[in-house]
Amino acid sequence: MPQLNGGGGDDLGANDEMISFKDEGEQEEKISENSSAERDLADVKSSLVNESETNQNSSSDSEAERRPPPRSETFRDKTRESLEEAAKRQDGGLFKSPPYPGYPFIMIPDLTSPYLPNGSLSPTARTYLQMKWPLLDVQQGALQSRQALKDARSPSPAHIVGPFCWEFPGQSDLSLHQFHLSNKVPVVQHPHHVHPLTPLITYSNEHFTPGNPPPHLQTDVDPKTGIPRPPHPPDISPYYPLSPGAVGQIPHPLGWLVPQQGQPVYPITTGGFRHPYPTALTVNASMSSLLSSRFPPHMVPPHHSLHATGIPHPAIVTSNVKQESSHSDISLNSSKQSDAKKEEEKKKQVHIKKPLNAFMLYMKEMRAKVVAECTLKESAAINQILGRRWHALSREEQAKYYELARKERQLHMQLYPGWSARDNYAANQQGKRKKRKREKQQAESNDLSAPKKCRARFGLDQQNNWCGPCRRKKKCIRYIQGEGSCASPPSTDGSLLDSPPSSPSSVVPSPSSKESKPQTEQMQPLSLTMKPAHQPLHHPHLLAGPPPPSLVQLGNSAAARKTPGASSHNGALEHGDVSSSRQPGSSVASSMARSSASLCHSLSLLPNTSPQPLSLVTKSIE
DNA sequence: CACCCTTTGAAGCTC
DNA sequence: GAGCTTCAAAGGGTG
Repeated sequence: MPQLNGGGGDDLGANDEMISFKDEGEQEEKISENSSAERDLADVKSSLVNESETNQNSSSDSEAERRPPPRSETFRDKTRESLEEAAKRQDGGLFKSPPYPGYPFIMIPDLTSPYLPNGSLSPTARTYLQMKWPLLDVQQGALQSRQALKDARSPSPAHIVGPFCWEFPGQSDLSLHQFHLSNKVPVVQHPHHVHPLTPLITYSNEHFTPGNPPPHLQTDVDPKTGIPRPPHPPDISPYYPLSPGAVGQIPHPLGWLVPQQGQPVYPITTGGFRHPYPTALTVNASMSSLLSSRFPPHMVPPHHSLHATGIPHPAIVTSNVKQESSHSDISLNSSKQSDAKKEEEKKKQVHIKKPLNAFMLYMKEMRAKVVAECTLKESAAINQILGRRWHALSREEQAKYYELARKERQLHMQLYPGWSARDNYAANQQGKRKKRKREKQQAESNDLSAPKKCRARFGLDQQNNWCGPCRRKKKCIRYIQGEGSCASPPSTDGSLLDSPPSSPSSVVPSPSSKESKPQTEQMQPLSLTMKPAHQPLHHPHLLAGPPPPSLVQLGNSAAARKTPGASSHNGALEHGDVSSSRQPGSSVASSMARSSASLCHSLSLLPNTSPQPLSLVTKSIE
């Protein structure tokens, strides 16, 4: 993708995302390494990250140089200019200019005052910032401690330049169109109504009436000092292209994923902001917006129990997650005593969620689209489709999500220096769930044939063949009892199944590719729904690009993944544990069966085939 | 109400 | 360091 070109770094240079945390010198080494013709898929995948990183770094540097000091110019003006500029580049330049040129909001004024010398936020600033968390450039003091260890050169979130219109270039016109249609802030609607940054721009007219800023927009003025406050942190990531009045509306840098889903990547909850009015004040995106836009900063209740960083984050979730913001007003009036108790409870319940990975971000964005296209609601099926689509994504497209994920992690890291994924390990009811899963997986692993469950073997269309537990989405008893019930697949398909990707290295479909895994998995879903003979017909584009899906059949990748040792390397999985990975009849039975989702996906992937409702597709095939 | 399913990726844990 | 495990999102289904 063009935006990736600006970095000047070798797009293939990275071996791993961690590279991003290394210094320049190392990166150069990586670049040299890139010259090596023997780069495996993992490298390819990681290269995506590196690409974006490199670009980011370079962009950050260059941008830092270019970046003008905070100006009094309004955000709206800036964004408008950016939009105009972007519109001018609509011919494609939009995606070619340096660091994510497509981002309308690249320069954001600084919001430095809120920080105290020690790096924490002043009470006032805290209040203000808390409602605008996404805008925070948390790179000071303690916040940097952890990050500094890993990433000496990594740009702060502030430097992050998020993708705005760079996704689905072919659809950029739509985005831009929406751009123009909007009289608000630069609004870039995702082509599918789920543009990544949509949330960032779906401001209401109320908030962005040109030339008629509502009173609450005066939040730009420090309530206490009376000194005009720059609308945005200077280094703020373009992910936070917020206008002064709507900053709070963006709950998260990746908030663009939110709107479509109706909730932020990190649901902003009472716990998230840990404000003293837990009962109802769930500060979700809308709430945040509401408070920030409706009330002057000083009127916004301060949040207590802030994270060590002094900065709240939507990732912090409590049991009250996803409460309606409508309660917030009420909660504001609640007594301090009750609040104190609740606060204590919350402290115990505080749960900082993991940052979303690239795929999760992708899912968030695309789920709605898939649901609409396939008329599916079951998440499991949708996720399968999304998984396939993920693999079908171009390298550049995936790179975008890796980049976002990386930034997400960085931001998360900065916000919660002491947080560890480990903290959430036992979060689920004292490990009950974990234990359960473990047992389950052990049981599966004990079964060498392990593959599948009736659900996977027979597909949704042949549920009559499922065992009872499978019908109840429980553990497959057939599987437990032995392989007899679910015999290994016929050789016919098995041949194909057993065959490794024709030429894994020949085609590098996506950056996410870990070794051969991506390709393998990418194909598996499709193979589920397609007979070999039909593949060409159904997936012409795939033939042109990624390896034919039909060549490899993992059948139930999930099962495969859950089988110890099978998760990491597809090749190993497929060859080493053929019996398990092979789907009996998989091919056919499950294929049809399975998934409507697959079909839907397949069709949706067809260049000239408009997505059809899953049901229709399924019927037609049957 | 808790859990399952399903996906990929990140990170932690174990050996 | 390899391999395994857990969790992140989502929402219908199940007991």
